[in-house]
Amino acid sequence: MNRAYNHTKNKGLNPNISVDCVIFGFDFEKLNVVTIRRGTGNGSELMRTALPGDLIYDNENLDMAAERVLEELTGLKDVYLEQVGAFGDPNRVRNKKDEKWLKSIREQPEARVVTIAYYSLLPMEKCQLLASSFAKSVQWEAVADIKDLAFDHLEILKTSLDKLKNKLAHQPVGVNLLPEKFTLGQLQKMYETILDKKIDKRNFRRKIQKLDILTLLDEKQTGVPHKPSHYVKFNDKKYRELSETGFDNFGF
Amino acid sequence: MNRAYNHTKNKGLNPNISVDCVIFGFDFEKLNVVTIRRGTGNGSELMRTALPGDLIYDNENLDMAAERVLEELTGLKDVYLEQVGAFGDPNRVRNKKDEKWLKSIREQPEARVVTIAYYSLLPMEKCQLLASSFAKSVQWEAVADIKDLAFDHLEILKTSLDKLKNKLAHQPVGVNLLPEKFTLGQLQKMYETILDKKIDKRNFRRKIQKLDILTLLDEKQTGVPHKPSHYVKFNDKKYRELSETGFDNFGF
DNA sequence: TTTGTATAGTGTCTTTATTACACTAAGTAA
DNA sequence: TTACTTAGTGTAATAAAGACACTATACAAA
Repeated sequence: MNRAYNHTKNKGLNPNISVDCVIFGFDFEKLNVVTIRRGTGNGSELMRTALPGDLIYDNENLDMAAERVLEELTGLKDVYLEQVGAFGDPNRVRNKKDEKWLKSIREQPEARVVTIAYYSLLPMEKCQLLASSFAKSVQWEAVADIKDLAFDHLEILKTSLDKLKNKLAHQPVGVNLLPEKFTLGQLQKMYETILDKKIDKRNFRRKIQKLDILTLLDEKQTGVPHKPSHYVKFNDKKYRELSETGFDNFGF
Repeated sequence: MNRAYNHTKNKGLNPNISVDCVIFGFDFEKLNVVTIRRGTGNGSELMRTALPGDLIYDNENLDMAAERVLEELTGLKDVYLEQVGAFGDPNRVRNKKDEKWLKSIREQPEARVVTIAYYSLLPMEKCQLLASSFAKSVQWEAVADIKDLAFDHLEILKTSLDKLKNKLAHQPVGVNLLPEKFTLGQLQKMYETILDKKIDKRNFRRKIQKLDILTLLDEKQTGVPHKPSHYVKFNDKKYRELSETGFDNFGF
């Protein structure tokens, strides 16, 4: 049975497709995520906190759309980026405020939206958040403090965090959250924060050092009120070698 | 900066959204996948092999769309289903044959398509493949034999297989590919086939039995030209208990 | 200048998991 | 009766994970 797109089952409007970005950053204390505030007016009753995102352009693929949003917001290119998946419940616009806001910016507010979610990991200190075409205000917010977001963005955040935890437990992707030079203590804190569990210091060091992806630098911390730690840096080359074999025997 | 959807960057056509399903089945010998043949005429030069899929309806969420395709094709509901991700390269229609075929069925053949891929695991023997609105012919094909598929479906298949391997290595989802009663030998063969490696029989049994998700049945195989094996069945309740703790110490 | 405090840095022992390995049992087919 | 095929079972060696405590060194405060 040959058939054309069955418009009796649809409103005659094709859906919109957007990307939303969960941008993670680590400040050596807690995990943060970039949120934006947007709304129809300046009254705070119409403002909503959301994840940054945008509709995709015709001529770009999905990854490119995410990279574009990311660069416009942070000024950074070539950051660690991972697709989380597609979210497209037709009832995702449940909140009245979301509805109102949507009407103000979309030509076809009644068309459904499917969004492709990405998460990215970047070093916060490299990153200057910029207000952009899709966001009046942009800020870092502690993931632990976020209780509500527009649309289904809270679900997207939770799913992204789960994926990140799972990835981090099997591959050392967390180095993307740290500056070029960092200490083993900072690295461990990052693992503990994201995986939400204490790790024994000596066992942690043994495991990381066996991976052999860190280079010890001569330089030490300064200005800390305790014994200064040596800095280490991440060794890209070794990491890529390991990537090929899939980190078979690594995990926290 | 408030803004409406910027149509200067687009053709004025919203994209189409489809789901594509990678339906895996295991015949105790090899891993198979459901493919469909479709095309503009009966001439084989215009026929293309593809993954089954369909455009989504306005009133269904993405999972529902995948379930609908799956049921229409196999007659089965409530099968194991996992989202793989979104694929949406604007150049995914590279092949001339794909282009021609698209023109014949879409009202807006020039609109881009983003597809959400799913994979599902089901027991082949429960499944009667049915020709459907989206497929003139439907058949099982050995995954290992598939060298070419329409659009970006080969990439989707590869990604799905990778995800399946990864999942299977950490959670015993493979039981969804087997009949209700099966032998440990069949279970092992399934692991070996999908993970593409030999596993030691005794070590395999030890590991599986420690999971404690299988119930030994009194019934034995009949008609086999060797010592008959006891059948076992999968224990759903124990599996769900384990799922909560995340199969921390399980892996092949 | 002494004391307090905070993190750095290091080794061993125990427990648990992984790997490697070989024979007998019980069916069918020839 | 024999050949063939898969079922079913245990142990020893090696590797990984987990638990655990002290000294070193910087700064801050008294």
